[in-house]
Amino acid sequence: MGRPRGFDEEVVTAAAAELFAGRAYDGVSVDDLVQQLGVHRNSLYKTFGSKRGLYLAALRWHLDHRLPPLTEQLAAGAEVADDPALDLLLLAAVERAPRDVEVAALVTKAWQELDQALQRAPANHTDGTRSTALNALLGERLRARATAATTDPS
Amino acid sequence: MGRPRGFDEEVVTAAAAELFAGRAYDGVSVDDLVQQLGVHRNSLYKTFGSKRGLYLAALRWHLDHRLPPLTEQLAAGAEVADDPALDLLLLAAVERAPRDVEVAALVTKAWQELDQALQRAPANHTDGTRSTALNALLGERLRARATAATTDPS
DNA sequence: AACGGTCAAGAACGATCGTTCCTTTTCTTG
DNA sequence: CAAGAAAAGGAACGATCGTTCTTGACCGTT
Repeated sequence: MGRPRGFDEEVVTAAAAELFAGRAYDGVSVDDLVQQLGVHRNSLYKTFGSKRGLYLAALRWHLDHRLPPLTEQLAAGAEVADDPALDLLLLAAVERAPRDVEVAALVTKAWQELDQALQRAPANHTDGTRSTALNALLGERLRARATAATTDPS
Repeated sequence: MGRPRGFDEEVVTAAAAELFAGRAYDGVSVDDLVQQLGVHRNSLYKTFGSKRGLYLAALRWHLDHRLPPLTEQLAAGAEVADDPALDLLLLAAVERAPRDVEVAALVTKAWQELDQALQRAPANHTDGTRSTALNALLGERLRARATAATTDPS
């Protein structure tokens, strides 16, 4: 069946997720992806179809593999505002969701899961119907990210 | 002293702020700005120096003119999550501040003001040292924006 | 060992990016 | 009413964007 591919699709997807978590979608070029992921253009387009396809795959992977452990921490009452695991979701929500229906759907689904995890958190049992706990968490991470990342080399 | 300029600098700055509130910085091209603001390229570059200069001017204008009325509403205990007045600040915080020190400084200043306004809000007098009220507000607007703007023609 | 299909390597595509230059028009000023 | 300065108009710059094409190397199959 021809030559086998020389890269692990999941590893590449995870690396792409990390890149997209650092800068905005338009701020990550295909050249950046090719260089950082170590995968040739052709292979990226053959595997993911387009830059958007790779982005969606990365977002889905992130939601499937990075969010579950986070929800566990949240349900256990841990503090996670320093964890950059929410960054890709933040960027997706703010700058992609308004322009991409699929991204919006994924973001909404992620929030439902995070919300449920926070409902189970010990500190928030008294919370009402509104998910203010998640809102506060998102805001907290938003501020941490904006103020801290000014000088870091990502 | 030559021909007077045919546009109001403040009007243009406000319009630019609205554009940058809708899409990410890299998603707004100079062509978009020229077309939407009705000002010629040369005039934009003469007045603001660069695209980033116009962005910074727009952000500053937004912080000076759109945020004060918002802080008043907040201090009065009003609900403002449906108000898109926070959108430019959200985008600036998430995608520009990590890459631009001046943006980060402006965003930090804006948060200080919003925070103080919320400390004065009647519903949040019991709040502790942490500014969870502002965090919750930011998260709330974040979610509202992501879920609502999927089909709107901005 | 020869085939056939997949991958890797890299050049190249048109389009668009932010920015600059040149020319023409319009206004203020003496 | 000239003279000069600044704005408008628009083409053009090199660089980079996402995407595709062409060529040759590789490997599983018969």
